[in-house]
Amino acid sequence: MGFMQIPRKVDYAIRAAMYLAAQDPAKNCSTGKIAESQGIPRKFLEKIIQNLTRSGLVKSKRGSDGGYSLARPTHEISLRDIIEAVEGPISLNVLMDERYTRLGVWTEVQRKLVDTFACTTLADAKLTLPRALSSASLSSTA
Amino acid sequence: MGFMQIPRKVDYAIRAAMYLAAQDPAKNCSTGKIAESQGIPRKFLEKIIQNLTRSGLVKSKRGSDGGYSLARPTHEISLRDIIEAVEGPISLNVLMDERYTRLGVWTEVQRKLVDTFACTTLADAKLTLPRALSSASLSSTA
DNA sequence: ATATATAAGACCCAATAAGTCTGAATTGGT
DNA sequence: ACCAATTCAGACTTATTGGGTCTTATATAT
Repeated sequence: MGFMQIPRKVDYAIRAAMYLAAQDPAKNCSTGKIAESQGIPRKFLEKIIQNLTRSGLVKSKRGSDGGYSLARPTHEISLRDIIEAVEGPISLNVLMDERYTRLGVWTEVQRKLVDTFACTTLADAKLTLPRALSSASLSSTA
Repeated sequence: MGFMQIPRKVDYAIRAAMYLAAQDPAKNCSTGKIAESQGIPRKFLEKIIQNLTRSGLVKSKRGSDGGYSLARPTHEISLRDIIEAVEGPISLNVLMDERYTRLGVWTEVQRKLVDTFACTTLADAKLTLPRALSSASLSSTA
């Protein structure tokens, strides 16, 4: 069961980014806040979000009142950016063995995939961030 | 490393199907033959190909001179059929938890994926089956 | 009968995904 | 100067699953 399952990592990364996108860009959000809001294991999120900062998608600030914020306007951050930040280049190759040439379909599908992800940014309306589980909604800014 | 890796299972299944597509439809091919030709572990292929028969994509015949053959003309067997036969419904949902609604993008991407696979049949030219590794080519029929 | 197939299911193993722990280094507030 | 809140870094652990084997039963052509 589960052809082409999306790794949690990817899902978490996108949720985190979307959370940030919904905040005041000037504000620093801690992993604690984000994790709680989205129901993501905190320490794990820490790791994941580091990938985003290393790739220059989000800015980080240390110390008290530190946290994360988007490094660019929402329409300039695509899902592709995020995915590749945490998973490396998108490539659904069946490597198996160099002796096998890859089937044409795979590359075609891959192209479509990458296209779709590249064309979808954090600003896109279809990206609706569901609030997590039980607890009350306490997002500060709009 | 490895976002959206194609499971070997799927690759094997497609190769096997393509192999059958290249044979005389009346002929029964044993897992041994197919496996050898495509460099697939035999017992594993057995399992995989069973999924294809259960889904009615290939016919099986037991006993001496038994084996497998396509149950339908090549243009009536899509990659989607094959993939879903071995992996279940194509859905890149992040289930995680029912409490999370799925992101719009995922469903969009998924639609494109399924479309592509559904539109590609074994008869399609872009599906060229590379012969396996070392040994000589001994495919009987054209 | 016997050799050759498929059918079915329990089982194993190694790789990877998912997540934790510990201990730094930074920074703002007092 | 100190403390609390944070990111940063990397080793470490655990759970899941992909990939594959083993065994035994069943069918069938010769």
